Amino acid sequence: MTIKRPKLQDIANIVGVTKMTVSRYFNDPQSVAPKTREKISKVIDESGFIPNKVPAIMSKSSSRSIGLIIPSFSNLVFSDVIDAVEETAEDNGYSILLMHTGYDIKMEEARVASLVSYQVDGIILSEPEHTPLTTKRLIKSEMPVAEIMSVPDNPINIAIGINHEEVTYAVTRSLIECGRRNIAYFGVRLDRRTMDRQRGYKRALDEFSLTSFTYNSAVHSTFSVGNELLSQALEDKQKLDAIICTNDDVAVGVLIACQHYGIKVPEDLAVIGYNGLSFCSAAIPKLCSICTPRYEIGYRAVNAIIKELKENSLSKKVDFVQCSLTRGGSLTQEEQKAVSLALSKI
Amino acid sequence: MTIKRPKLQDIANIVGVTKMTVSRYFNDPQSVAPKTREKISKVIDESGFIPNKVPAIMSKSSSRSIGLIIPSFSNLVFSDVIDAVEETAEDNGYSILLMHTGYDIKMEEARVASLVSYQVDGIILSEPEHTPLTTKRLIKSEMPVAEIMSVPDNPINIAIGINHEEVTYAVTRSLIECGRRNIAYFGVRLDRRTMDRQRGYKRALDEFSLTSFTYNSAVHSTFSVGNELLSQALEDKQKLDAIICTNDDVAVGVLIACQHYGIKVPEDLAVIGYNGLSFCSAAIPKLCSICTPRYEIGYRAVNAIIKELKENSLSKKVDFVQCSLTRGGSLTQEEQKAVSLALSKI
DNA sequence: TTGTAGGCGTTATCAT
DNA sequence: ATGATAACGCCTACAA
Repeated sequence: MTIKRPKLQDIANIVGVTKMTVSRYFNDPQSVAPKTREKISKVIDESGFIPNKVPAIMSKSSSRSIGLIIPSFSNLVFSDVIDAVEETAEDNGYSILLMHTGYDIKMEEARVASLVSYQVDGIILSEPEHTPLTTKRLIKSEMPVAEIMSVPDNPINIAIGINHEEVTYAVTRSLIECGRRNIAYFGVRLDRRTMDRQRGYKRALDEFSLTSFTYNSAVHSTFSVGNELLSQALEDKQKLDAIICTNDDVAVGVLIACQHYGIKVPEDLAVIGYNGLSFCSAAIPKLCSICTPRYEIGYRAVNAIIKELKENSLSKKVDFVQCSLTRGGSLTQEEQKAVSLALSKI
Repeated sequence: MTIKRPKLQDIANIVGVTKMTVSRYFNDPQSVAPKTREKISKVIDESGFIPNKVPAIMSKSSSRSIGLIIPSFSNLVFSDVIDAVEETAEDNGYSILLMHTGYDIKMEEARVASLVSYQVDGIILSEPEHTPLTTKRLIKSEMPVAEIMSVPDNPINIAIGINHEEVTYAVTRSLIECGRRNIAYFGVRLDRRTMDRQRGYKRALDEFSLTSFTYNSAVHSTFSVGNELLSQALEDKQKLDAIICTNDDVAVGVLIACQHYGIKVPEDLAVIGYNGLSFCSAAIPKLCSICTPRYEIGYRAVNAIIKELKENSLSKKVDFVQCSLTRGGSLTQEEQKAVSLALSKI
């Protein structure tokens, strides 16, 4: 089916002007005579006409839009990123083309190609690893590219993210200094992020010659994984006194399981999550979480891209952002203070 | 910044053919001579070239893409819808343009205009209410439009959704027949969906001359609302024996609060959610929920649109889909059987 | 204030 | 198997 859609010329014919006048009506109403304006306005209203933006994209080879690629829509971490990117872009007259990859770099490759073929002016990627072809295409395209959330080893252009290893190191160290000795790390899916965090955790334990207890679930992160990993740890008869979770889903699962088993949080067991999502407050006690500044990341990524577009130049820029602690009841007051302080120093 | 991107002509110049041959290479590689094909392939590989799709959209006034508008990325109900729509569309050679409205019909109006201006071939809306201008534009555009999730009173074209009132009526009735007498409804934000459900709940109670206990939170649905509403109900000294929640977030909040207060679920209190999201399994006991077939809805919407595109004709079609019960431990076995049976009869 | 001419980069169509 | 030409619908630039 080829939809027969009206064009500027059709409106112009009805009104009795040329399409140029109708074009002006849309782009700068002040530039057409009041009487003409009214006539055009009436016809537009009656016909529900919407001008075709495609020819303009073609002649300017710019769509005034920015592509945003996220791994998954079922991970709430990214909904804040989407909102930040979209708001910031719209404030600057840009729109967003949104795509997801299902955590698959081959899919990411296809999405990037698609965005480029639609003539986006810039691209934001939220996973740090890409296929070689993706990287090559992005470099050759000479368009602003921002990699966000994690900072890759060798950024393409702009990079704005969290130093997961340092953050987890600092948090682990704080808990040790507050007296916790048997600290476990609960991870899911062995991606880079989880492994960076785990490395920071391990490093802190090693410095104090403490044993590490790492539990990983092969399963994608879901709310029930925390539950499962805690059961596993209990079966192992580990007398853990703190659990650092790779994300809030797992941590809330742990808290629910603690309530079930009658484990006292935070007295007997400290629990901390990662990201600071809104459902932290669902658990009793409320989950303490390492809050990642997702809004700030999105905001800065878009502004960096727009700056490059304005200045017509690309330059490598790497920025780390600071995390904070979402306060709750799953750490002691003292621990919350210590963790907050440590995070503020990174 | 105007990005200077290579075009077919540039590739053609290097290879020593015309742009038409390069165009053929992309659209039907078999139609160029093997030797030429190789030469072009080599240049493409080295340059990371991606062809511009915009001119093709322009000349065909079709982008082979479908617009999908959802209210929010932070509502996990829609991530399944997105996946279903995207998969089905891609299987048919269509891509998806995804936008969100923040539950605001004025924003929806702008999104629809944007999608139409990008020459999408069809649009999927996931909220049943629109501004008059949105409706007019969609009708005048003569493109396939699918309204999903809820079925509007007066559908524009295709409608595929859930009969929320009937579903909630059936569930409430089942609980009454299983012996529950003091059944509350926990709602959030007074949108149509919540009110439809509430109406079904009320109708069932009225038939048995039972008192209704409706608690509404003005706040957006979050995980902590269930907690708050349950505390409120307890303060009111209502001796409730069942709670029907407007969604799973609230229901999981209720379960967590029950665990905290030592309320026995399901013996003393039955709890049921709505949507059957994956985090139902986070709670202890696992939440029973009215599972909406989101994948099926997305799948059917896309297929209906593509059918209309192929046949080049629009026709009103309204379909209701069936819900099922996500089994868990927040209803008794008997109640789960009864609810399942009732849902299968709608 | 309004009109005219030409071009954006691809593909359909016809020609070689 | 490949080339030449025209057309898609808008906007820039210039003209009246």
